[in-house]
Amino acid sequence: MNQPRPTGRRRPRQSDIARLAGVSQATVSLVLRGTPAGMALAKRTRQSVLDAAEELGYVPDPVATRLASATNAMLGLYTFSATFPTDVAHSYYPILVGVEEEAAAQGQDLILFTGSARTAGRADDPAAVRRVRVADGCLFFGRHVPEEPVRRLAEDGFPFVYIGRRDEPGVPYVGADYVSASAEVVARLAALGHRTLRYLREHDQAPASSDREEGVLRGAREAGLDTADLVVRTDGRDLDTRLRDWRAAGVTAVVVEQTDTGAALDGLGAAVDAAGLRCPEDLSLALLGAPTGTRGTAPGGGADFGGFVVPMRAMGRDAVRLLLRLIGGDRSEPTRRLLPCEPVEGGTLAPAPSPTHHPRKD
Amino acid sequence: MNQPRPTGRRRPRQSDIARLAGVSQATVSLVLRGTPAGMALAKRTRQSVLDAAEELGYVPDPVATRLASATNAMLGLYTFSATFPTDVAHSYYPILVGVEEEAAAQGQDLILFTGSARTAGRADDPAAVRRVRVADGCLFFGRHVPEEPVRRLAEDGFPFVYIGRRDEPGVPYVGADYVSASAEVVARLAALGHRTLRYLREHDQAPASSDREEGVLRGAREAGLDTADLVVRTDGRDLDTRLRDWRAAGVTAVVVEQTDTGAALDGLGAAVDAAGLRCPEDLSLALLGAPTGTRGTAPGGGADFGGFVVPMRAMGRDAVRLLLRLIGGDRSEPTRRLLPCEPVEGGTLAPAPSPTHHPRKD
DNA sequence: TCAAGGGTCTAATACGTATTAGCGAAACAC
DNA sequence: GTGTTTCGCTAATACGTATTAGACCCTTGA
Repeated sequence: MNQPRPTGRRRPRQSDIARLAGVSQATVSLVLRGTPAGMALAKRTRQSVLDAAEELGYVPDPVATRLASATNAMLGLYTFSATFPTDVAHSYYPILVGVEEEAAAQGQDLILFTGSARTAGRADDPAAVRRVRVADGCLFFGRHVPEEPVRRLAEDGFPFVYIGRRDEPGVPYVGADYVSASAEVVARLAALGHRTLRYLREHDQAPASSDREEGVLRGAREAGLDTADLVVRTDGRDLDTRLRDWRAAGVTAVVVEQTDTGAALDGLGAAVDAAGLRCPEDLSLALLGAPTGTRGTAPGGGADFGGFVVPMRAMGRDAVRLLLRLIGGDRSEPTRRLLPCEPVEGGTLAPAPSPTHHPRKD
Repeated sequence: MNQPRPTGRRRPRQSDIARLAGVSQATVSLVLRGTPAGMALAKRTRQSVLDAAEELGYVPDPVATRLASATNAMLGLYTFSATFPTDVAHSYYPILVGVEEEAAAQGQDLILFTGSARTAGRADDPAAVRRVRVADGCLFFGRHVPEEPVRRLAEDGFPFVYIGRRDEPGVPYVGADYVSASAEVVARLAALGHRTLRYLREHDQAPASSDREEGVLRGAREAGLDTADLVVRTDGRDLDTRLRDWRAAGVTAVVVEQTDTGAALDGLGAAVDAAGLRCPEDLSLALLGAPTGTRGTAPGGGADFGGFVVPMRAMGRDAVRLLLRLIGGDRSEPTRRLLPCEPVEGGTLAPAPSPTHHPRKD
């Protein structure tokens, strides 16, 4: 399968340099790597090797370098996002921007493992995941991460960092503090006079969803709100009738999580439109965790969503820094970090309409 | 530098399978690769190899595969953009989206060579460019591409494709038809009654700039407009006084190119604001080549820029397809392609104000 | 003169897979 | 029974670099 080079001249390797400089390949390697052993060589030898390398335009082959078990200054980024790569612009790119910025700043190239995932048919195919070994280390991102293949990587000592909090003990991650941020949003709604809320989350069990739910519940309890029917699971397609019931029950605000599919949010928007409700006059809407810069607008109007914003870019940057620490063998704590989310004012948050105000029970 | 595996169990290789199945490593390779030679082996042998591989959870090492076979299902993307990676969101990401989509669809992973560029200090460092060889082929993108290192790649038969038209004969590219699109914009302005225009381009010699200028000139000639002082070179910081002069000379519309720095456009916006001019009432503005989805708005108001839009995403996709053709050894023509740009209506284009109408001279 | 010690460098090997030439055995033809 | 072909597999090598044990030479000291 070794294709012949059409135009003859093969790219130079260390043995070419060795021949030109009259030394051995091993010497070339020592000199070029600049190791202590290499520096100990005679000045003349060093120089002639460097000259020869320069003359031939030598550049080390990263693949061979990597095979010989050094590092190759490449970081991987593997995404498990459900909708990826179709809805590629959403939720993935803010992360990518941060990752890329920091990687570039640190002199690391970036491998996007999007093709492997596709080839295997499923992104969680163990074989596909194993492919990340080309890189020195890898970032994982996505709500649903297959544990088995990643666990095997961990067993082999392969460095990786999750972007997003993980429940598995010991795995390094850089996440966002959804709990605090979600609680804060509910507190804000309560301060605006909302006493009866609903929180919409999707069906899956991703930590990002659980954390938001936890935060919403905590915020509700701390504000003395009723938490009985607070949490609602939805796939986004069943909201029309529900929304009507909620209104009848005195609900004045709905909190919804932002996911990679956006199912809950889209469904809610459609339901609000269908019901002919205006936001925020009839109903306040809060969005938990839009990616920075993509806040989106509320149904039926140009109002920006209030809620909080996930510091995707910062997470990307931090994750790269942590990964490089791990690659460098630095196992000192902490290897887990939660970044604060930024609260966002928005036109979708307004004081609760007084007519439907329900007095607190306790 | 061989790091010991912390938890003992080394990941299985072909030789492990070979031992378990009682065959040679070569046989394992043949069977697993599924080559004709591999299929020709005895059924029993094949099966025992496959069973052993399954039992051990074998996954081929992509690094070794690449070193031995010269392909690894990875495409490179190397960017020469001046502002990269600071202004990373601009002009680079629409391309990246297209590239990534198509790469994923074709089962290819993507290597972003942003770190090498940084490490070397300059993106056009020959050593940095040479690094793209890890990939099976590479896409180049950016206004200012260093010819020398790329020429060496070409000599070595390394497959690559430019995103953006190139003057060098023979090099493959996927570009945009700036000439036609620019001419069309001028024709539109002429149809709106504008007789005296200025075209702002930056100082550099990138093909993207030359093509737009050529198109503007062609459009002007075809519409019978004066081309004498039409083309203006600027770095964006000298436009305040010039703008005043142009107004005095009866200029009713300014056409400006969009570049990766946006210098000309930004400068024009500032000058228009400083002069207290309103767009499009006092002056029409046309923008040649905003990236899709990032049309931007005119100075002093919310009006969208009229002009044309560069099909960045489509270019990215096409470039990947072409690159894969080249990697596959398909040297049949064509290896150069120009995609049409989409004309864009916009609030910045309006009929020329009649009071300052200057009759044609000829 | 011999041993010891340092300074330079190289031979050998490892990394994990792909590929090719060809070996031994069996089947076939005469 | 001797050539010839085919079949099924393996030994050997290549890919390009990193690493280590130690070879070789030159000093130095006894």
